[in-house]
Amino acid sequence: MSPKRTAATAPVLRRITAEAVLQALVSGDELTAGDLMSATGLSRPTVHSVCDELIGRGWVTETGAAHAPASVGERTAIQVAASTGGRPSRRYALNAGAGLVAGIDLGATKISCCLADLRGRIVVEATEPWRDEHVGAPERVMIARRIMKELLAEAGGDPGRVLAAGMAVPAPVTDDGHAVALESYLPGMAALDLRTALRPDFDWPLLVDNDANLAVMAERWRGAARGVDNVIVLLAGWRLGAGICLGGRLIRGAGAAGEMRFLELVEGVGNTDAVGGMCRELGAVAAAEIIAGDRPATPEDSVLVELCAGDPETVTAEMVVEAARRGDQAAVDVVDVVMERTARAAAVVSTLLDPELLVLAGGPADAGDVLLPVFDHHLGRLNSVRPRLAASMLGDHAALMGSVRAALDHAFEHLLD
Amino acid sequence: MSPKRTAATAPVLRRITAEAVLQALVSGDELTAGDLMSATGLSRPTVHSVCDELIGRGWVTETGAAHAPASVGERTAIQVAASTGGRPSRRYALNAGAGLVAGIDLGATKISCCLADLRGRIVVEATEPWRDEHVGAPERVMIARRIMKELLAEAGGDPGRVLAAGMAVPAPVTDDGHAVALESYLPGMAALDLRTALRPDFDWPLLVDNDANLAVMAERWRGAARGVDNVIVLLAGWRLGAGICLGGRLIRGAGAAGEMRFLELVEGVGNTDAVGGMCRELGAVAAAEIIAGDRPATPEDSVLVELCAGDPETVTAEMVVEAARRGDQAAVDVVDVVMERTARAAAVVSTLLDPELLVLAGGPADAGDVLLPVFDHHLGRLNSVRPRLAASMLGDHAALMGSVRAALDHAFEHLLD
DNA sequence: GGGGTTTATTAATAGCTTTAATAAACCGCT
DNA sequence: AGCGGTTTATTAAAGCTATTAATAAACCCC
Repeated sequence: MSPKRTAATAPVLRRITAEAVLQALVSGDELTAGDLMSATGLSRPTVHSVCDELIGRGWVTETGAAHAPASVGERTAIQVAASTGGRPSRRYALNAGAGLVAGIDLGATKISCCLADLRGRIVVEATEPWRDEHVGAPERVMIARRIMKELLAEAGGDPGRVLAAGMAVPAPVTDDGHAVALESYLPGMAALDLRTALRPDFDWPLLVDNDANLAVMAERWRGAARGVDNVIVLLAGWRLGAGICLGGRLIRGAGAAGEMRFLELVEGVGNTDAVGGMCRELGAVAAAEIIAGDRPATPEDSVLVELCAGDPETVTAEMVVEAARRGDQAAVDVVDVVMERTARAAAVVSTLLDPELLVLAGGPADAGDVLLPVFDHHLGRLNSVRPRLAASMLGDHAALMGSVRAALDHAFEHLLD
Repeated sequence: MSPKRTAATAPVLRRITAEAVLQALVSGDELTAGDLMSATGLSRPTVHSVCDELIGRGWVTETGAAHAPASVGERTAIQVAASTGGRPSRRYALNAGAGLVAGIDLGATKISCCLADLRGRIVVEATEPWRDEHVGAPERVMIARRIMKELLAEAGGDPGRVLAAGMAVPAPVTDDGHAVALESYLPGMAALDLRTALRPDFDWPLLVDNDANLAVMAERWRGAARGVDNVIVLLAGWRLGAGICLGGRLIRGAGAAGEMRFLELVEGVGNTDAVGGMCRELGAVAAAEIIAGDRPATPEDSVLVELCAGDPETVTAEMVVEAARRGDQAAVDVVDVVMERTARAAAVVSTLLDPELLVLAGGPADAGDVLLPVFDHHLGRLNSVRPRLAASMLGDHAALMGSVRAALDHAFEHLLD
């Protein structure tokens, strides 16, 4: 009993051309009709017609001619194209302020939220550590809503201006992109229907995905993997997970692709729970090392012991990295052990999937100088044909930026509806 | 200096609708205008107009009304739809005879070639074992050309009727789908430019791909994975390779995705060369077992020894399977060892990529009854959340059918050019 | 042979885009 | 300031396509 099949096929063309124009504009630059003509293959009258329509809908603005508004600190790559004489062209640009998208990163240790404009520039942002590690999932979602309300107030936007929201969670997400499958990471998360997580307050379309999946899209967007279609991000912070992008598309299998539990059956290492990432492992291995060490654990002898003030329980990944940087042999050994293990995982993944680029992310911040060479060494030893290697450029922000990207994608897809 | 940007955008619509109609017709069934209307969402006049055009081009035929030509042995699923009175509808069908596609499987032990019509029905087919194992790649290609010439003569078709050809090779193929990257399997293959492999005789577009990749598409088309978008085919004949299809798309990474060399670094097993598949391993492990066996190797005592007439060198995978089927304990043990190893590889792959379905292919023919339960047992032991399991339905023919499918895809993509 | 019914065909209409022609707007130069 | 020269914007005319509405066919059953 569908309401009379609106098969309308004339406007389809308009839709296609409008999408093409919008797509060209999404990059964020000001473009002239000529630019749009060559970008889309359309004729000049059509370009103007489409742009007028998009302006009417509010998604595009016509910027004043060659003023080059160059707001300080932001190089907008506007080429004013030394005029050779001739009527000045109209300049079109995406109306970045026509809407907002929301990004949420429900991390293992903290929550980050932000609002971004249609160019993906973050307008407001807030990060909070969890009060304690064992906050339940429903409560975490409530905190996300509270923060988002505060951000909206700060930005002076009303909820209706937000076109979509993205959310990163540290666990696999089922195929429909909404519910969580495994329980191992966040207690109570699987029972939650994330599709409606923001619902009482915000009625936005909510895109939920695995943090590693979103991280890889973020690195492709604005990070170390720009323009790379076959890339894997190894998210090795508190847990070990991979975001896999092949052929320019996210790989999620039936939902849980990118999980690294195979390490257990590869070598018998790791708890049956989640496989730990570098942060967890560096601390744990170092603590074990100190406790079992045959050397006296004195601050004079060991930078590591000095840094943790003698208490192995308090050793953090940052301490290990710092100690290794200062030449402490025990710390160097710990780094070597943990990176060998991480490299082994990476070798399996990259042998099987043959990416062009491997991005290491989520480790202790700014530790690339210490970790990357060791990782590279082991990867080279294990894997004859290995991909290019890079450290994340987004670090902590990868998943958050990925959630923004997901929201933007959704928003643009439905902009013309 | 492009020849004046043929931006023409009016016929684009026609192209889209024609493709939609063709797509609906490709299934092979006879369809009425009404069927096509609901399949494509187009209006009746448009459907007729498009069909008339396609008929004019030769790709579609108008079949006589409700004759139900039911050629014996082929159930064409034609529903004559008990007429309720009313003008009889015109019936359209893909003109399967309007062209041919060629399929070639350059296997490890044999070569198979075929010609198929546009519905993918094989018209003629030929298989030859290689004269000896060490035939060079250029010579193999020459043999393929000879066989193809014979097939064409047999089918009475001239080369111009062939719209495209697909070719399966037992090695990774680079991203452009044409050249071979690794040398391990077929000597001299990497040096060859496969794009022009058939060129002196046939000027067809040639799609070259990995056998495992083509096998997975074949199983999705007509095999055990029909309608499954997330499926992995484990091709475990002479070498071990995986064809990975996720989200309905083939995963090839930078080119060599699906290679299983990670098994080496997982357990130190396997030669540094290619990782062997079941056929090779079953024979090798059984031979070693016999040689190192602590029992006297008498035919009375061991079915295996009986089958190989006492010579461990001649043990084949088929013998092992047969012996295991007859209850020979040594053979059962061999099967167990080899399947445990295969299952380990499968567990790694499926944990990482989370497919819905895993298809085991390329083993000794008709050995599923012996191998599958053992495989299943080990997979269940290794992998808590495991995918559905199935044996290949195409067996030996998987790669060949995949090459036909690839050729068909290419042909249909360019049918309207 | 005449309702009733379903489909084919034709005619009229509307939307989109393209090319061609016309009008604007700017530069540099005299 | 005015005038070619040049580039872009805008308007007009023409061509395709697809849709809806209306008309004609072709078949069933009674």
